[in-house]
Amino acid sequence: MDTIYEKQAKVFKAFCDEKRLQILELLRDGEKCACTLVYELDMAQSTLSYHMKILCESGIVDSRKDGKWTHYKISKEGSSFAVKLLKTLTTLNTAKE
Amino acid sequence: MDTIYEKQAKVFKAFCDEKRLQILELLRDGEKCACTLVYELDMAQSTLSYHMKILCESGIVDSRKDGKWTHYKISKEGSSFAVKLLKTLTTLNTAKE
DNA sequence: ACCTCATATCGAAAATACTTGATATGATCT
DNA sequence: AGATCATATCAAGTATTTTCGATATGAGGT
Repeated sequence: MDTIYEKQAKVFKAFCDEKRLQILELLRDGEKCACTLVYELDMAQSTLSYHMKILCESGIVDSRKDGKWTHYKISKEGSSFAVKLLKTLTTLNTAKE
Repeated sequence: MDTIYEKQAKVFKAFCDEKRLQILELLRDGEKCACTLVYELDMAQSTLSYHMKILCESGIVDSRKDGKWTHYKISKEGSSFAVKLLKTLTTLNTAKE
């Protein structure tokens, strides 16, 4: 069972690892296939798969299956949710809108 | 030596741990002394100190010494920098402003 | 100078996260 | 059906992070 804190932490785990930041940088060019990512990054295929799972669970990345391939892209909704959450977490309770 | 990715990750480490999210929640009520935080949270004094260091290094929290006491508060500049960075990391390169 | 209080740092143990080769799954092709 | 390719999952090792008691530092108070 996840606490509210664990759920919030999950969102930002996407940005807390060097490899995942590298992956996000590549995805800023647009949707990419896992095979492209594993080729462009210096990591084992199973390692990429591990990081992609974390990125998808954070909501920051969306995946799409197409036959043998899995395509990944940055999620607009997930990203704007993260921005909203980050603002909430750092806004004083007394502050009026 | 920190890579650019490590520097970016440092910012979001603030939000990746349950205890730090609890601390931030308390700080949303305004500036608080370390002794207040350690009293309100269920953790050893050395553990709080460890997390406060990470929060300060992320730029999200500012500290202020006052005699024996250390006061912590959420940093407006640090927070808005984090929001800006988060937006950058999730914005497609092709997207126009 | 000595004592106490608040906080930071150290060191070692415990808990988590990351990495990778091996294996499983599931799609496509012959 | 059998072979191959892309990806996911597993299991075990390695690395990093978190925790906490003990100790150090440094500000006040007596």
